[in-house]
Amino acid sequence: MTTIKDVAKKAGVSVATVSRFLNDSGYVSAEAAKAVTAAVEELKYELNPIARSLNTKKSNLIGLILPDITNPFFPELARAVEDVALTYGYTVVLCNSDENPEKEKNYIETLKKKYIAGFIVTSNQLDAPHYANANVPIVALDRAINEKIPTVSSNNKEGAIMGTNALLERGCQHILFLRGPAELNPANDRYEGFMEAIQQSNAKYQVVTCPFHFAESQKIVEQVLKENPKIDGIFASSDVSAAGALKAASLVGTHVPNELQIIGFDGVAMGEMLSPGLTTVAQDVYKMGAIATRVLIKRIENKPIEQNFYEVPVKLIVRGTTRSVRE
Amino acid sequence: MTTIKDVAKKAGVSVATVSRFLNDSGYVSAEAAKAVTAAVEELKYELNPIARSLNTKKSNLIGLILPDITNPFFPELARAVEDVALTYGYTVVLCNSDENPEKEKNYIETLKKKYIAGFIVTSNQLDAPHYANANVPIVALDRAINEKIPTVSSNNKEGAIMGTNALLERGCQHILFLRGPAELNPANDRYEGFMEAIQQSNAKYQVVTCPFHFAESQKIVEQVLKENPKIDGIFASSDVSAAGALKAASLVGTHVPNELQIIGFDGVAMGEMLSPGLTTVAQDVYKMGAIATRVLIKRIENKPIEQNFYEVPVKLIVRGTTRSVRE
DNA sequence: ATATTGTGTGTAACCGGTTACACACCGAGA
DNA sequence: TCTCGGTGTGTAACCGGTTACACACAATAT
Repeated sequence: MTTIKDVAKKAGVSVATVSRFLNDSGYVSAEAAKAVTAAVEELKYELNPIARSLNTKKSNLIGLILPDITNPFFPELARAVEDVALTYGYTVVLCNSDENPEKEKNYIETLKKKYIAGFIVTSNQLDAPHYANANVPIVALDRAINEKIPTVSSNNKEGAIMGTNALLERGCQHILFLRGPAELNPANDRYEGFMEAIQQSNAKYQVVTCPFHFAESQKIVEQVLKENPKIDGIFASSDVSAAGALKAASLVGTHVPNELQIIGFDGVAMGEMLSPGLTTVAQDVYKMGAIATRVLIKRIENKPIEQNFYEVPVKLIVRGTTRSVRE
Repeated sequence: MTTIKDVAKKAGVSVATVSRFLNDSGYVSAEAAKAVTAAVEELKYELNPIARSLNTKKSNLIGLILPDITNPFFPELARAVEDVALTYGYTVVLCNSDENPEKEKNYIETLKKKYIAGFIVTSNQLDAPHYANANVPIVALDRAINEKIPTVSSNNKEGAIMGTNALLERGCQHILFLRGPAELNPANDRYEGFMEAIQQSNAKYQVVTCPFHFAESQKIVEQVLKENPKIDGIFASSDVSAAGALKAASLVGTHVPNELQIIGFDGVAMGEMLSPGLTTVAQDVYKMGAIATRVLIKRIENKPIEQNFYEVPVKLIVRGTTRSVRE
């Protein structure tokens, strides 16, 4: 392995000069620069990032903390984060927190010892002290907000209004809203959006809380559908729940979309594969991840960031679980 | 930040003794051990892994190289790897290679500079020089085998035989096999298994190559189904293709499972959400990831490994795309 | 009594960089 | 001519650990 000393020797200068040149810090004469460039080239010198980190107390590692990569929402996010990180020369460390504050804390401590550059966090615990006191750049994704921590999320409320109106426009008279867990900020925003839109109509509605879990959702919806056959529209707070609802409908024997229309929320790939294809309010997850990463890197590199709160627009994707709009 | 020097001072010994005690290397007297333990405790000393790495040229980073975390097969794998890594004190770096040898090479070089401990790789390029010459522990997952590199994969051939027989036992007379890309080892093994099983029957069959991609598969199957309405069974080399086939059947108006039975391969969560639920030959992806990680860590820590090739059994999960077995 | 081996410990070099500081040089302004 | 600020450079300390080596001592073997 060739070191900075070898380069210095070959270039006929001191290691300080080499380091200054490499880091573009301090003065370096044109000749010295040339000599060093040549030496680096010839020796195929590559800087040792560990040695550098030991000094600077900085690395180019980014920690991605999310509840569970297995949740279909996160792979695309992770992909975006990794893609952007890579183009800026950063490396991504994957952390599955299971929403467990202890685990989160642990990841943070462990990685801080490695002089991690920053974190992208999807968590409900953002106000927890281990984040507030982390003393390392953080960007929050999708979830709760702390004024000091830049956040990027979807326009959840807007999306919920959009989805609700889509059902309304398609003639639904009695809508079942599958509300997500109350601890989740996005779920609350979606709920708000639904309420706002539904109350401006004169349709009937009904709200049921429902975890973002397929089998659970299916069971719950099956039950509700049996008890209340008048329901002709379901707006689910997540695609997974919507998939459960769709399955429940097929088990109960209700035809989708003729007797019952369903709209999900998220826009995960699975929606396309269902029969009929799932109409959904799609988040631009990739974009969210990409923005979050860019913002984080700006913070890491002490560049100014334009805003502290980024809201990524959502989009209605119409597929087979809804009918065409009545004129 | 408290350093080993602080601890040495407080314990009244030299840094060498502290280091020896911490690493359980060399001799340390009982008294010295006690004094150091107390000092560590009191000062809340935590070893700096970067400083250590600089010396030992080892870190506790594990690189997970996979084509694309977005592919539904990989999140569970990643989860398993991370879970096991965590319990052994390792940290996982996520690398999306897009099957691009240049990218793979790049990841390897970048991470080797960080003294990465080892890699878990899912790739078709395992014989490529950047792996052979990587000079760092590697475990291959799911894909190609190089005698020197420990590999864990599913029992693909066995699984294919199982799936084929499942269709046969359920009365299929004309089976369409959706063969995966020829570059993929597992796809070839599955093909072999199918051929072996089908040729021992007197059922008719037909093989079509089909990428592991939903929309493509759907289009291909739709075409084939129209040309050949006698097909009464489809065995897909992946769940995604199977989902495409299921959708194609519904578009063509063929009833599943009455007129056409479908079996997939993989066992991804999405299969359950389809209507009808997808019968599939399920891989134990989590187990594969877990085994691979344990094997890698053994290699990293120079412990003996029992075998060089681990085959994880697959399992038939029967859901709604197949009928019950005729007596 | 002497050689040998096993324990136990500290000093200092080293891993491969960064950077504070001292110093030298040069041209411009007083 | 003297002073001063901007350039350019090298020496050496430092980041926080690991470890080769030298040395000391006690217990056993010869």
